[in-house]
Amino acid sequence: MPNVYDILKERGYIEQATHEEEIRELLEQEKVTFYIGFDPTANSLHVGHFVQIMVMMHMQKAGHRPIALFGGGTGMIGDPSGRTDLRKMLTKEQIENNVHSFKKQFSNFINFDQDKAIMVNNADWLANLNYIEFIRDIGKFFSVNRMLTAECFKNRLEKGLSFLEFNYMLMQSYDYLELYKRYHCKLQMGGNDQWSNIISGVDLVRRVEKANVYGLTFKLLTTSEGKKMGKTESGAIWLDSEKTSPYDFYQYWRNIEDPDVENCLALLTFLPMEEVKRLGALQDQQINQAKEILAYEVTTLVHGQKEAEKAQKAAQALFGDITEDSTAIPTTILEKAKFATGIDILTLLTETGLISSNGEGRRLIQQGGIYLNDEKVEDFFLMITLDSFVDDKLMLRKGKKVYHQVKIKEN
RNA sequence: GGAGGGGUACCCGAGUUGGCCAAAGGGGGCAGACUGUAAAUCUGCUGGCACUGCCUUCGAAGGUUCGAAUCCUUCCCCCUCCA
Repeated sequence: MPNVYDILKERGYIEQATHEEEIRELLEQEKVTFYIGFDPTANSLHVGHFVQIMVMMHMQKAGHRPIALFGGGTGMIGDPSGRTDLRKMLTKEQIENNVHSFKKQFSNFINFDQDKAIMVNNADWLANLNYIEFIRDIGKFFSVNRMLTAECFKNRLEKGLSFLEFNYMLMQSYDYLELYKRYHCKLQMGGNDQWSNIISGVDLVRRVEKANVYGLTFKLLTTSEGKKMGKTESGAIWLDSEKTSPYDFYQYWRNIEDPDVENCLALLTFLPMEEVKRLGALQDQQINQAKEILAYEVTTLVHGQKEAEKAQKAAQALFGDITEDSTAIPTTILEKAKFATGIDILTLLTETGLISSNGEGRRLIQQGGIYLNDEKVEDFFLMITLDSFVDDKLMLRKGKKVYHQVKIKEN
């Protein structure tokens, strides 16, 4: 069995490591308990988290024990890393809520049975810390001079950094110490933006416990142009099917740029590397095959095979010529009565959420961007009645690829 | 606490001798052309509405004025320097 470190390296996850050789040996020799932290800043995980979850899965497969740490405590502070401004403060209730959602989503990916993996919430030990004790016992190990030179604070020093956020690094370091004590956790992993926080945790454990522990960071999921992936104009790509439908999720990967295909296949699927390389090397139109596979594979991992197939069929139906039932396409169900007298196109578009104002709708129609059952809509005041429906269904399209289906409900 | 500089649309940012300001320019986004459901490029649009007009907006609330993003008052917030 190949060393999991080599696997991670080959697939391109690894960015920096505190001690490359030692970590490799450690993973070779023993069952390692490691942790990755997730701050509950929203009520669902998103694609950015998924890379880290993939690593956890790889690690668990190789027999190691993951700890998923949820930042119920650190979330109260807010990580300034990679931020240019203060995070929006969340209430305690919001955070608890988010932690709850995270836990649910996690169990879809990681096996927590029989202590094969652990979930913890750092609020358990951070929330009731005594300030004086904390700064005496832990704070004394941190040099402000050195912290100020840390990459994660640099741009904040120009823009402003509150003392609250400045403490984040201590909290995360303390987490590592706590997990080392509780579970003998010896490795912390995280996105590369966490490097400063991770090495300061490694330092803290070494100083307090005189123990060698390690840190490892992964590449952030970015496009070939260095932009963060998983974000669209309408927000992040979520793993929760309520927030990002499996169809939209599938389409996101189906539409990524050519140069990103190979990287995404390596990071977000379990396909063997030869296959990844083969698909990534495809040229011109051929590479569309690779994108389909990518979209299918990632959607399967996140939403299950059934949803992935539905999304794929829906996409093929819409973009190919096959007319097929496409239940995965985003759908709005409206009452039959509404169409009895007819409803104008702008109102209908608003109801489906395709447009956010009538002005936007007018603009789209003017520019020829709205289609009704594959026919271009030319008239702002087009009235839609039951005549427009085929089999109680009607297909709206915005631009080239945003489809939305309207179905009728008997009253 | 003192001194100074600011808060403009999704973001950055012009505009402060009061009207020509729904507010330059850029970015982002959306749409069109070209394509491969790609990229690059080019074009149009980008506050709301009953759209040749009206309404709301330039940190908040008041005031001056025929008329205010622009002037005055109070308040809130941010930054820099001093303590």
